[in-house]
Amino acid sequence: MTQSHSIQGPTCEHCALSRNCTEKAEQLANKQNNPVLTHKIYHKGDKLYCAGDAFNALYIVRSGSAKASISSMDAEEQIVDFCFPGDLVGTDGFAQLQHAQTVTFLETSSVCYISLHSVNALLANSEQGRQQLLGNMSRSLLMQQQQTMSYHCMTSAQRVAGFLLDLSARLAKRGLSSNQLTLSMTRIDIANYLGMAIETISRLLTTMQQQGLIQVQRRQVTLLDIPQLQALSRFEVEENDPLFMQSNTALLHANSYTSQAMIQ
Amino acid sequence: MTQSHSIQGPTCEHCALSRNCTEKAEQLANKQNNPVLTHKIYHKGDKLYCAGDAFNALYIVRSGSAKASISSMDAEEQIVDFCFPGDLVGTDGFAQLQHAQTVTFLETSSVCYISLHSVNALLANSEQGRQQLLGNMSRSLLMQQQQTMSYHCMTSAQRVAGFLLDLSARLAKRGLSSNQLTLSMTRIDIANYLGMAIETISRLLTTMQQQGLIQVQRRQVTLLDIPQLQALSRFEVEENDPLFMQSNTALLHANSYTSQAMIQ
DNA sequence: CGCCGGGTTGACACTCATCAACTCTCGTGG
DNA sequence: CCACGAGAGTTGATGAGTGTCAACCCGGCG
Repeated sequence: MTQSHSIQGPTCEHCALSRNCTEKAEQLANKQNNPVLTHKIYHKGDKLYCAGDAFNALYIVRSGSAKASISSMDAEEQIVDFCFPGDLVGTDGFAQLQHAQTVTFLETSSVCYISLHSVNALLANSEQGRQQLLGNMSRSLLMQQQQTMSYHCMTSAQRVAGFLLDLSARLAKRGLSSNQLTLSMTRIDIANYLGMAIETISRLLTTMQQQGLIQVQRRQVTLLDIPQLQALSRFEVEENDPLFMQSNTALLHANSYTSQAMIQ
Repeated sequence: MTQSHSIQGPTCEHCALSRNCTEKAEQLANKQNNPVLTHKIYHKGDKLYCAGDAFNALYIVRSGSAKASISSMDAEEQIVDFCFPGDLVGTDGFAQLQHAQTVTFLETSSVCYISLHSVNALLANSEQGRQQLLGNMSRSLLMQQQQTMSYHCMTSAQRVAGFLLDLSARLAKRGLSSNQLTLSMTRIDIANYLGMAIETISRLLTTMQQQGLIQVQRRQVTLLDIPQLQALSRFEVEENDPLFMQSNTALLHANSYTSQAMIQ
């Protein structure tokens, strides 16, 4: 949710993808006379790459969605990011020249990929290219750090509200409705990503629905009162709120992290 | 603790700093005939840069230590990293071309800096340079993500043990004793970084001392039983351990995240 | 039709944050 | 030189938040 960022620019008609991406990749393809830009379709459950796989390209999601996860040897996975159209993925490979994350598609999706060769050329030749890639990676780190902060300072309710707003904003940036969400991930994925139990997610969604903040129907979520959700996520709530039963002092120290800040 | 990583290479005699750094920076200085590499001394409490400051250089810590923190507008700071000799800092600036973090020194320290101009030249001209910078940033993100995982899957005791082992390993990499730590940060900083209350830190250190795992005397910490600490951090503990009073099922699901994995 | 995975709801317990009171160390100024 | 004060750190009591367990519902697919 927080690390992958669409490269700036309006979407193109072909793939609801950043124009920059397409242009630049095709530019490179021409220059070097080889097919650096390819599209490929994946289905739900398919993996773009796994931890340990050779690192030989970066990818941009064209449509659909995916989750990026890491795992400690024996143990469970930890979802560290959700990826949507326009998001750049694969930069985890620079660390060890092999991928550290596993990227799994949540639904039928397509991605284009940019070979490492092209990436290198881009970095060597284009000031703008350098800025874009470094900016993207830097932003990913900052987002992840804000995520860290949110774990420390926000309650479960705040994190769920922030999550929904974050999704909303990311979809809105891609021209989709900002208050009608279709979650492509399960509750389990959300719980894993937010670091809480699925039961907690479930309860909070129910409570928010009772509050009239959202409407939930399976994977369909409608944001009914975005301002109130923002207030909730940044903690401007009046007392006696069912979502914050008797929470008191803990909240006074909470950060006013807003999902807005996470997005761009 | 997790994001900044020393550039590979043995330390040089001048500054206990990665040789790569010195060589490369001086190389650049010569090539471009201008002083890209400068050293500067800072004192406890001084700031290397603040959030919002113009981004015009990367820095490498030569000696001393610092903390990197972010803050949401009105609210508290969140420490996202501790920096030690050899660590590269400042890459948070690529995102917005201004710094997002604030870097504050914990003691008298010296840093050398590499102007953005030099960084650009490095990226344009050196395959190895590109690899180093991108690898460093990628590694930072992965470390931060593992940090995230640890919040979700580990108990406070595990995180504190992991923190100590992490410190130990980082210092060992710099040629210092691996079981004699002098914490340059306050308990408050540690608590902030690990996302727990200072009282909890205090209690856990005391308990570990009673267990014979460590010896604590103000900022001086001696690791007495590193294997046991590792077992603790990755969760191989027998039941009835005071550190895990009656914890039971929670632990079965815990990740075997090891501090080792965090370090390099 | 029946199963199975996803999702919901309720009861309970445990970890850890909070509050409060106290000690220790160090630096400053009388 | 000692007194004072402030900040850092420790220890204990208490409760809130949320994870865990268990039971259940629901919808889709073979």
